[in-house]
Amino acid sequence: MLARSGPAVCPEVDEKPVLWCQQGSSDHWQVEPDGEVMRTSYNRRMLSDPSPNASSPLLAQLNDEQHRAVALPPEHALILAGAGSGKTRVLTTRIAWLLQTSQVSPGGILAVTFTNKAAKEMKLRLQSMLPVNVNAMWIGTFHGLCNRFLRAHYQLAGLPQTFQILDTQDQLSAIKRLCKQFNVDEDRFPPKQVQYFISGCKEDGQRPGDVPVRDDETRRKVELYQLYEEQCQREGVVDFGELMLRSYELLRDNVHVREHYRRRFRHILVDEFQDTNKLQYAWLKQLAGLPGEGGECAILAVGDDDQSIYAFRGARVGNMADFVREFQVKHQIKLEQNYRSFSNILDSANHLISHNKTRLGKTLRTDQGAGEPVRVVESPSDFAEAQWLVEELRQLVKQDGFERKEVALLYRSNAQSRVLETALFNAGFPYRVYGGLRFFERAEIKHALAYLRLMENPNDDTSFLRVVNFPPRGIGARSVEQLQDAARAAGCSLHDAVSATTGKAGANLAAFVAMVDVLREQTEGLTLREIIDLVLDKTGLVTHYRAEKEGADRVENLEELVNAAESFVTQEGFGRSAVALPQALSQSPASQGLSGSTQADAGLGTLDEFSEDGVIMSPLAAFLTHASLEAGDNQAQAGEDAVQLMTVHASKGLEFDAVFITGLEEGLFPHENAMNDFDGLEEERRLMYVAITRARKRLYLSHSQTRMLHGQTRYNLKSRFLEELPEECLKWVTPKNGGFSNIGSAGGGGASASGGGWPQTPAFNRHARPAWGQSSLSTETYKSPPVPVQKAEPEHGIAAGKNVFHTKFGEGKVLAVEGVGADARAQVNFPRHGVKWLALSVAKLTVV
DNA sequence: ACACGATTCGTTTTT
DNA sequence: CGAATCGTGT
Repeated sequence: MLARSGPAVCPEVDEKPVLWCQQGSSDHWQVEPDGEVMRTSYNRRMLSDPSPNASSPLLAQLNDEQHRAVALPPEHALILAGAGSGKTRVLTTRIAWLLQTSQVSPGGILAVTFTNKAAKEMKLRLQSMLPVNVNAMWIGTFHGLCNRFLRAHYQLAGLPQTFQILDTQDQLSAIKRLCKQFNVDEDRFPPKQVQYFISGCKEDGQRPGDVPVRDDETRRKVELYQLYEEQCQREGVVDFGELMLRSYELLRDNVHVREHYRRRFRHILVDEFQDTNKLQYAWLKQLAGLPGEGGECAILAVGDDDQSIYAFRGARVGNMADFVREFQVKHQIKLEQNYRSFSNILDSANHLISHNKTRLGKTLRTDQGAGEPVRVVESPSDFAEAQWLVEELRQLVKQDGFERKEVALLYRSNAQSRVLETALFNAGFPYRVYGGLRFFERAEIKHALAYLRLMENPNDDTSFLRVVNFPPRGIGARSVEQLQDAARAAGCSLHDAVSATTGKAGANLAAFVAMVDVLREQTEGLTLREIIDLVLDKTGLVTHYRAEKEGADRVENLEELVNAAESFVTQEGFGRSAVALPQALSQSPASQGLSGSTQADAGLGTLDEFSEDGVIMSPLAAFLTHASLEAGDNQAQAGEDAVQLMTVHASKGLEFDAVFITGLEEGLFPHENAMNDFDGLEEERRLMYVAITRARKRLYLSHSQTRMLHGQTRYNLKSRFLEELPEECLKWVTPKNGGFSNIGSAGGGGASASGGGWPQTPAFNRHARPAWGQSSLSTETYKSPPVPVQKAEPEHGIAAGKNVFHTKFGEGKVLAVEGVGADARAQVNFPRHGVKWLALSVAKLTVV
């Protein structure tokens, strides 16, 4: 095996880690210690070693870049994989190659993704490449792997063996319950906001005691966080953030566990690395060990900073630079060959994204020809846009021979789908909408699951409350309240408090608890299918929905739940009674140092203080976990040939022959709300980049002069992104300077094909104004930024460079201060909320 | 306990 | 505009 990372490969370049180097080009990127990306001169020595093993047939079909990535030595590496560059192929081929060349046994591999879909895809592809048991590897989502880990070490993690997982809905209702119990003013502390706060803390790795408290509001929120944690612990449930955080803490605090896994996993592969948050990266660090901590494993991180579109939910692109620095990454490879799109499309994407300032830098290329020009279309209204779309779609299918399912209609926000749907529906054009309620999130399914969860864990108060009176059985709000009081007084779960209640309310409650208890006994030893059938019957759920006039769909869904359970059993191999999870057999501590392929398969290893794998779980428990971690598909009619409607976010990772990007208007795309955030505009631009790169052959960009939003007609300027595309790749299907989007310069664009009746002075969307300092591309003129006032230090004591605290946004750094007296305002960069201008007379800012 | 009007509030999303 | 939640009346 090759030498591990240790001393820097290029001593002459001192400690400065090289973030990027591109073979054959004259420059590369370097990351300064403060994280800033700088361009420096190229150093040929920094190139990664050529592949030691070029003969494998696995590698035959790869291009040079991919080949280098797949055959890297077992050292940390970062692959910057552009859209359509064969990222998943590299990832899976890498694993296959490592196994095939006996560099690692399946048990030594951990591959982590963000979505179940990606994990499934990876396993599937691997299986088609090699005759290998993919279950011997740890392949899954961050949360899925954490769950697996915590199930194995539930005692060390301080969890009951039957711990259940709260999804976002469950978490919110648990928080609402908590707020009610502690008489929290829901106007001052909306449960949603408390939820956001708690999730944010966990993502930052903070327990209640770690959160800096500077004002009463935060203090109260931290109290609630603390209470919420106690509640979850009492009830034996964990939320998504807790899965991550607790796994991280267990690795951090338990040296035996940590050492064990560090010995075990020789190769960690991370997909979509640009989407990792702080905690996920910290978790990876614990698992892999930094250089100098005796880490023995090699991380292969694959990502694309240009496709980072989840900063709004805590993703930190900066993890890429941190990874390179902290792990002393020596191998960095760019995958820039695109196999998806014609060059007009690709050049458009490249040109657009080049407007972003903070990039690692990467330009996609293709061998395919120019292809068709990108069509830009303007419509007078959202309604007309939808009409035109339907016509174009018809033509696309009839004349140009596109398959319907190979066409996607993309939009920035879900609300935009309605007009499109209406038009498609009226035209009788087959379509399919992605997004919305997923299978396991439907109310009737959650009800059924709540019964099942109560059978597994009677202390799950969230589930208890969900179904205690559903279907209605005479247990009203006041009975429940009494029960909650009793439980609180006794410090026990609602289930346990029932026995103490009296009266007819108590009798109803007792009957409910008895029903669940009886079900638990009756279903022992039954198959999962039998269990669920029995529960649906005995709880009266099906009967209840059958009696409802709108309940047919719900009954159907409940029947589908039985099917889902059935296919879960067959797919996951869960039999009748308790079974061991089909996981890899663990290596014993004695196998330390071995990455040999025989060791892991030899038998169940013994571990001193804990058992890692071979977790015993009932099929029901396994199914409930599955339901919590995998929300299920939105719609099942997959086979139908229908045009696909989805948000741009949802389209990431997909590709289509033809793509329509609709609603390209200022305020919508880029979205007005994104403009407040730090990096907001650039993230919107990346989003646009993702949208463009979905298209293989044909791309339409469409915007409308007016749009119905929130029941009001809004007059929007066309998106600045349209101006950021290379003119030579475009074809303006409607006159570029026609219509109202150019009022003020073109002199009243009468060329519009609109139905007339426009107001003389359109009420331009007041939200659409760019923030100060941002370039405005439209013809509208903006006030220039106020001239900074440099006078004597004002009494507020706030000045550029100082750290301040704001009750809502937390701590931030002052970038600039302007104006005096009542007019004074400060520009502050808040890590979680971005850059904001705050009027000092209004905002409560305290210098830290 | 439940039904029906009044209200509020509107990005993006996975686990 | 339309959903989702809220509050009041029976």
